[in-house]
Amino acid sequence: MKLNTVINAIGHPIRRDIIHRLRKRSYAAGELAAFHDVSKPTMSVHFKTLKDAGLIYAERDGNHIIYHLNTTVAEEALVLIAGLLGTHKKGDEG
Amino acid sequence: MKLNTVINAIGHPIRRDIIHRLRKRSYAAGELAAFHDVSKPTMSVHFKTLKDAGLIYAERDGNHIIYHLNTTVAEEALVLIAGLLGTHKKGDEG
DNA sequence: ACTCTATTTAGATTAAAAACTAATTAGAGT
DNA sequence: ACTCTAATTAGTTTTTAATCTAAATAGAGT
Repeated sequence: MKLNTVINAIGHPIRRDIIHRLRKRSYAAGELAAFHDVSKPTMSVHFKTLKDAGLIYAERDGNHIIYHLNTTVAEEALVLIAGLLGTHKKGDEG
Repeated sequence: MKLNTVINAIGHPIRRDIIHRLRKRSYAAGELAAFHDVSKPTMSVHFKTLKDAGLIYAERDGNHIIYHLNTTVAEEALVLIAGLLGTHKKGDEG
């Protein structure tokens, strides 16, 4: 997990929306694309950015590519970001 | 607090290092610049990025500009990021 | 094998970020 | 008022990101 890549991946509102939706359930690429007012190739690039960051993964189902959230990577990244932005009330380590 | 701006601000390793150091104590601009192998004007732009995101604020002390971490903004941003990346074990709201 | 649908890749354009050097500002102290 | 120091702004270059249209790929179904 490369923190820099993950942070850059969540640095775009469309990609955050994708993550937000995938928290609830998985979606096909086309379904996710339909929520946004950009072209499908543009959405495909957003998927790739999230995939490269490890935040989502793809699975083929017939004609469709189903995207799933990788909760493990999401939580690992959150821990690191919390260490940066959070106020450690207790021992204040590291 | 504009989440997008904050996330983009923490999307650069030098800026994360600045935040990391300011968690411990405040530093003058020149002190922070000395930790990194880029020019002072470049560091100044990083300060501005963090300032515009609300994550740090400046205070003049004679010849020096002292930078402080804005813990309020940092924590507000963290809450939003946790809502995005974190696994809600309980009620799964939002 | 042809065709339809879903998605990605390629190639191009535009916009934004990161870096540098040189010039400017702001205050301190003489 | 001059000068020194600290820091920022201006102007430029290079790199990276976001977007589009057009073309290519992959599998499904006839």
